[in-house]
Amino acid sequence: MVTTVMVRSAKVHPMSSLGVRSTKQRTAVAAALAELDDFRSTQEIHEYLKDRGDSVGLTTVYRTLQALSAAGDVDVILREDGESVYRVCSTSHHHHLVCRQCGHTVEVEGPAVERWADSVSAANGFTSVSHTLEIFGLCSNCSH
Amino acid sequence: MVTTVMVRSAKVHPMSSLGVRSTKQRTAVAAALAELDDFRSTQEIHEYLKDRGDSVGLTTVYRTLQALSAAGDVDVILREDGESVYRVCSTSHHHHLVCRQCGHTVEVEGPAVERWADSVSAANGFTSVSHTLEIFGLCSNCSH
DNA sequence: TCTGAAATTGACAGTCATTTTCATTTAGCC
DNA sequence: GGCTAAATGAAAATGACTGTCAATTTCAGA
Repeated sequence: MVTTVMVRSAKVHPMSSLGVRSTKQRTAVAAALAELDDFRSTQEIHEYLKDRGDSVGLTTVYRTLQALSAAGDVDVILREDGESVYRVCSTSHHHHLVCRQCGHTVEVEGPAVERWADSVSAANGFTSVSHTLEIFGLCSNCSH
Repeated sequence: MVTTVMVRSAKVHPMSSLGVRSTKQRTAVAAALAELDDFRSTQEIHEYLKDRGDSVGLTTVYRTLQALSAAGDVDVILREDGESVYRVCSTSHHHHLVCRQCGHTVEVEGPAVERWADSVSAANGFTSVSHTLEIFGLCSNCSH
């Protein structure tokens, strides 16, 4: 699943031919994400591509991953050490159960949590809210 | 992302004479935290102390804040930009509603969320879990 | 009160993820 | 083929945080 060749904003202004171009670098990053099934850092993806032969500049990997996450095509989370890690995910809103050891990830949903977050925010007069909810632990394999 | 740390104040090891000493720098940092009621970065606290006259080395502020959070005396969260911010909090487990603009913070509790996180983890065979749940938004003042 | 070992401090250099700069290459439209 | 905005990437810059280590301070015991 997941193809993602980075088609962002739908209709653009008629006059300005602002367009997101399709390049081999972007294709390579998207492919890497599709192959790597767990959360990976920019550096790891860059390394992966290099080892694979499809070398892409580190700067470009950074930019591409940010664009992909901004477009909602991949999920980003801040690891406990503060580093950003990316992963292709289902489109619906969800959270993650991430193994601290091997990075294995399980997508989880919690409609009740979303509702709770919304109501708590509203009750306190907060607007433009977003929330982060990730669970870190050791998966069954890494537990022992 | 780092949630509320759960380590309690350490009982000093009986045999070793390891002791945490009381210094004016630590007192100053603790005082600053008590005065600044919202989440602040290490740099901000360092700056605050300097302006106040109780200048403390930046390195020391870093170390002290980390020690305090490791001891469970203050809460740490990773801001959306990845920077760690600290704040004195109630001792019970809770989460935060943080204003992206001014940093104003409201502590919130969600027993149901805790239970949900635990059951989801268990259902997937995860152990040693910890979770992060923070809500960022604009408080009523900053909304307009 | 004095003393010395261990704890602490802080200036400074180092690390490392991420960003900026900018000159050089492309993709995609004519 | 030619053109131009978009994209790339090497190198330098940024910024948070950590490591080093000589100098300073705390505090338990004499």
